[in-house]
Amino acid sequence: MEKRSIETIELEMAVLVRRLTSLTTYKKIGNLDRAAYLLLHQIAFNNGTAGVKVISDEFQLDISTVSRQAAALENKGYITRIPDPEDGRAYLLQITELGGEILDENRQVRQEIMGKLLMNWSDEEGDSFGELLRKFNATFLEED
Amino acid sequence: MEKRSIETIELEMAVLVRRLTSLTTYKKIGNLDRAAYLLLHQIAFNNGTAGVKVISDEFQLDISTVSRQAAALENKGYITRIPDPEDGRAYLLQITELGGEILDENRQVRQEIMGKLLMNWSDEEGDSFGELLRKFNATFLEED
DNA sequence: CACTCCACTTGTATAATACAAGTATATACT
DNA sequence: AGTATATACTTGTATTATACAAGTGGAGTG
Repeated sequence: MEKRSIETIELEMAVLVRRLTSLTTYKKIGNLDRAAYLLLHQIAFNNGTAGVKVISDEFQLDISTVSRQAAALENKGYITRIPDPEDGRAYLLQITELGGEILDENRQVRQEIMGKLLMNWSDEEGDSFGELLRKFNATFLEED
Repeated sequence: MEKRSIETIELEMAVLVRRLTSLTTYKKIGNLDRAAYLLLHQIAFNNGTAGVKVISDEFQLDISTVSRQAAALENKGYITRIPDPEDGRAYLLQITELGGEILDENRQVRQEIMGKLLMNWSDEEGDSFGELLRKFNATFLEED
């Protein structure tokens, strides 16, 4: 990897966080803020098999933060917490039917926004960008 | 742009913000948090020609937020505010020698971290990723 | 010269987060 | 078996980045 690429990526990443944050924080897109959206997505992803701890690890968030976010989602009826049959301390988080609908709805809205931003990109650029982002995110995970 | 690419990009972006935020928020890398780092960079970038307003536009941040961040940088001696000779209401933000050193130092630390993350990437992937990120960030700017 | 507009600062509220303390269960060691 | 330690979770509190609102003083326009 060339030094110049690292320089570019480093700076553009910093800018990107700023921009994405202003796009998604302090504004709910659809009904879900970014944290809630991601959490709901992740719960759907490991459907019914993960508790607060697992998810806080995946997101590198403090467990207390996830606990609160999960409580918020539960209050809205988007998830249910069932006691883990194999561990009396833990809960398993499951998405409800309503939660699934809300997730789909929000996903769609976000994809529309993203689609508009990427309106003029070619198929190859989009494909390549998606794959590189996926790879970058995967890289993060290996690192702790 | 294919639908599948948009789906991937949308989701990976959401994850990316989470990961980058946890990497750079609530933790200073070097001596600067992300907001301060970006602000200092931007002040260096339009050296001496931009005030709080211009920068808040560039970052899509409220002017009050930038005002406070600039005050913090000034307190640390990283920038100076000189009255705009052409507009009695405005200031021009200039990076100090110390500020320049700090910026370089921080940039280096950040690049090292990024370099480690990208350790196993090929030159082509890195180059391509950098360019796509740059393009994506530029796309944002056109949109308001 | 009066009125509106704008750059900036300061006060206040909110939201996402971390850290710390507390509870209840699980696990390990003797 | 009993005790000590570790773990999953919740709740309390502090911090930080942000937005919005109000205020000040200079700019621009009729």
